[in-house]
Amino acid sequence: MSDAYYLQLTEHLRELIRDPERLTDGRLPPERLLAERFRTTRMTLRQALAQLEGEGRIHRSNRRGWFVSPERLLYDPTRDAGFNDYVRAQERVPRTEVLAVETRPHPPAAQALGLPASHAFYHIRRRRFVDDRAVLAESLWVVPERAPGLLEHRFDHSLWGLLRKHWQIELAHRSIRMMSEALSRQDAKDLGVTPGTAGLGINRAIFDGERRPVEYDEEHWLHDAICVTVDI
Amino acid sequence: MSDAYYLQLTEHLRELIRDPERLTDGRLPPERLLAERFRTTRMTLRQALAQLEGEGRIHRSNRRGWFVSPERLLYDPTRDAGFNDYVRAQERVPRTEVLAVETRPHPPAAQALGLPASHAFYHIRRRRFVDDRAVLAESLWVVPERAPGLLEHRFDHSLWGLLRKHWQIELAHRSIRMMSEALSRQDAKDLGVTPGTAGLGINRAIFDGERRPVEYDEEHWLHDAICVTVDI
DNA sequence: CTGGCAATCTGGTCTATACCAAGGATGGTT
DNA sequence: AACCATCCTTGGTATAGACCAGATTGCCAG
Repeated sequence: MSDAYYLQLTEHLRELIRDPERLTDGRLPPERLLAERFRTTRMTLRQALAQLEGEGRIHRSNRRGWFVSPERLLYDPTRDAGFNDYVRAQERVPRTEVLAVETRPHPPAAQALGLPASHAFYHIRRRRFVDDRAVLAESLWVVPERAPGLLEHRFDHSLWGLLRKHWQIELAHRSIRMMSEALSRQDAKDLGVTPGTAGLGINRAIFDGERRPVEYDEEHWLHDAICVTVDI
Repeated sequence: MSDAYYLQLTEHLRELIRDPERLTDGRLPPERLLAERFRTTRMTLRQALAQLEGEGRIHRSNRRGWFVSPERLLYDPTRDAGFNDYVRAQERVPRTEVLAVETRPHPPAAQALGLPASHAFYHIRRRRFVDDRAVLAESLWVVPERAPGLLEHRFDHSLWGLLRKHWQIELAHRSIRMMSEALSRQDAKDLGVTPGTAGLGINRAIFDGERRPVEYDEEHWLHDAICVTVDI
């Protein structure tokens, strides 16, 4: 069934990837070298690489090179387990960087929570790592009335843990949406990947036991970094 | 901020797309024509198209052309509403084609349901349309002991409806997984798209009230066709 | 009127090459 | 030891052109 050459290339590359000994730090050889080795042009080779990227087998770090993608992290967005906890539970190493903390309106959050568009929120933006790979850019918008003084705290741990502990907030109702996307300029930059890289967007609107709005958040994951799970 | 040219192209194309009057049947002009119009090469133009494809704004039907993508269908995989019902509830037109019905073992289903790998299942494969666009290729594997004689029925309506009605099966526990993927050769062919097109895979293992395995299924959606929702 | 073949349209694949721009390493300076 | 300018490596973008292969259309023959 004489295939397109780039599809044959993916097979060769798959072999290369399977064999951790043939790679250093899970890093693939440079495109030019691979193209030469397989007697083709960089363009054709890149088509093969793009295919494997779509399958989630390899990924690239902007202008640094191609790397073998690790196992996907299992992630259940319906639970309120903290990032650090569920990453560690899977024997991976979590890390969080807080990129910004501010107070300002955010119409999309307001709309999702049923508040007027001009309503101000505590906004926290973070970048999260698994085994030192930046895989998630997230923004949270918390309704200030629910957690006055929130911004005095540190945000490198679970925000929901904070809300529960200091303000006794019970996260009752959640409305979750997930869809494939192309990472925005900003998210791509924060994650160190090419703009337009495939991603998975997850956003949640969260209400307390009395149906009062508590928080809205948006997560932008590298598409190959997670496998979403839900158990009911 | 002088951008890459293909990114400027995406802006022009976005304009083109916004304006339904400039397109016939939501169909974009041929690549060669667009390339000429924007004074660039087909390769560069295709990069812009690929970007918009990743954003879910346009899609292509294998060797037929590029089309503007419709609104995403909202889909809650935790509910057992039938496809026809929730599609119609969103004022869209559903259609289902049964591609295959057979009895045979399927190790992945067996594993997900905790059965021996050699266990035989009723296997049903369908293709589902929204507004005449094939958006979903799905396979279901039903445990025969739960629904003897199932294959005598028709499968263009809700399978879960059938199970409830004829065998009084209550779908109690579900284990759901979702991840981005590249569509397989077979799925791509069934959906009339290029192999390797970005997709969203959803699979479920379902048990009855007594924790007995009932069914395992795999759904392969075009990535731009749905927005997954979950409310808790 | 209908079935089938052929031309044509459209995207799909591939070659060969050039230059750009960000990341990282190097080595010298302070 | 910290810092910074520079160079090199690597992917990112772009051109120009050629041929392949499935989908569609339309014509022609039966």
